[in-house]
Amino acid sequence: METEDRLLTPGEVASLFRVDPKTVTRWAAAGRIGSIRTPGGHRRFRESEVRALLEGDAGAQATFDSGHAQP
Amino acid sequence: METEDRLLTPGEVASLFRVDPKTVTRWAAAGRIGSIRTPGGHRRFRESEVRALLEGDAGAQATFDSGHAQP
DNA sequence: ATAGAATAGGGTAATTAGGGTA
DNA sequence: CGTGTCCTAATTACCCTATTCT
Repeated sequence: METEDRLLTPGEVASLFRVDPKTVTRWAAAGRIGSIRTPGGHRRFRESEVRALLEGDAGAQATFDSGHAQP
Repeated sequence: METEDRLLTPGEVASLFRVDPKTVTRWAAAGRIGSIRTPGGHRRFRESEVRALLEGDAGAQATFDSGHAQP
């Protein structure tokens, strides 16, 4: 239970995903990622959510056994 | 131990390996290489992992002999 | 209040995903 | 079985200016 609701800027999220800040804005506009709007209209993103999205299957090092067994 | 290594685009990885970006996509789809998906569906690859793969036999890291198991 | 950096918004090229084929 | 090339659709990157944030 992390109560850490640290907010990240579009530029931060963009650097994490290796994309353009505009792309992050587009994700928020499309509802693909939760966003908080500042009274001025700028967006902020929850670090926990961003980290969850970054946890793709990059760490999954396929336990590739010699699965060539043919029944 | 969690290092924030940079992410590479399919085109970058393809240039490093001198293959087609489509081939890199196939590697990711087959689980031969870890991949992170953007909310839009595009893939990003960890530079550290790619560099480790680029080491080839030089490092003989023997993560696992992928595939050709001897009969 | 002023300055500098970052962000929002729209529009257009380049890259990528996916399937099917050689 | 793995890789390269064909196609279409979707996503992303870079161009601009005005507004907002520090």
